[in-house]
Amino acid sequence: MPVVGTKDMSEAQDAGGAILIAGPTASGKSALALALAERLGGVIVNADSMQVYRDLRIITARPTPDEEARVSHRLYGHVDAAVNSSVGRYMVDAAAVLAETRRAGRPAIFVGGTGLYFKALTTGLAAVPPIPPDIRAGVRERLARDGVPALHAELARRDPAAAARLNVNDRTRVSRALEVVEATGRPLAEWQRDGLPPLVGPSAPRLFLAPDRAALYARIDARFDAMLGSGGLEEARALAARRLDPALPAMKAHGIPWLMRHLAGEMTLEAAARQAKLDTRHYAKRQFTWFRHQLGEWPRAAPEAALEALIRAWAG
RNA sequence: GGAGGGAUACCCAAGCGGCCAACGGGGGCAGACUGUAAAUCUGCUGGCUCAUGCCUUCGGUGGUUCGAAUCCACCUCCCUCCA
Repeated sequence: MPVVGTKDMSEAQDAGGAILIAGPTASGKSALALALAERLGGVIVNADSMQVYRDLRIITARPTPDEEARVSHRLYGHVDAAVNSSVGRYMVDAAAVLAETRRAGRPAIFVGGTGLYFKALTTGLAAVPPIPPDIRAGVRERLARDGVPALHAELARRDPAAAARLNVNDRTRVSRALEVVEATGRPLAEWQRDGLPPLVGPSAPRLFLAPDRAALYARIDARFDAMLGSGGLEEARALAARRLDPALPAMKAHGIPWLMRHLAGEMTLEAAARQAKLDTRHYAKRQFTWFRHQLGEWPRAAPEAALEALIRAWAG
């Protein structure tokens, strides 16, 4: 795996630097990024874990072809849904894009809702080497067969610190911690301590779009209906036809599991839509929590004030 | 008009004399979070104090009982079946 990060931090902060726009789903981030990019001659870079998947254009509310034609967009729809992408892969891709935009002397405007990606961008990521496929498969198999508590017990022997930190029922993190010790012989915490440097420096302007929650929920509902009206169901049908492993990240995009159940005749479209909207609202709520506690002091801005705030921050 | 069934906290739903402020699920709120993160996981959810405690709750009103969401009577509303 290529080394992620820049050796020279100052490079991240000068002319070809970065601007970070975060916010909950449906908060209007993309439109804001578009306006900002046009004003500053910037390049828009995706920071959303689901918009990277090619198969999911409508259901993930990716920028439209028209929008992509107006301003250069990077890291959208460049990964096949059959691939299990990750923050690690994202960091590699983002590093490459940043190198380009710096050479070109244009600001890279990162937009998205994935808190973990912003955290990795600004604070760096552990340099854990790729896990050999057979080890990963083995751990997942044991998880399916024996259940999380059994894996947790095993983790307690191999990496007691991680086991103490993680909840017994947290299958994702317990599996991850276990595959890391198994593959590298080192506990996860050690890898995290000696992490890779951040890609984006502390002086990069940043902002968390914070719309009123009730208004946001209403937008989420309306947006999902609009997705259905513009081919969202067909997109789900096409994805279903690929018969991919349901555990793949792309298969968990909001709406996809429910729409697939509807397509399988298990529920009405109305019921599926209701559940999809609910999942999305739950997610938006988690996004507020994440940005409130994990990202430290990011300035918040109401959607109306965001563009001017960023332009000011960029200039000064 | 007759025969049954049902009314439980924001919603669904268990409970069927004390162990019930009342199982469970949903929703809501809060929180965790380093390679699946639109994922995964946790806590709280009648009020007041928030430790022991107290107060108000299980359609309504009475009653039986040391004690009732749980038993009885009447009333109100809903559902099914027969007319």
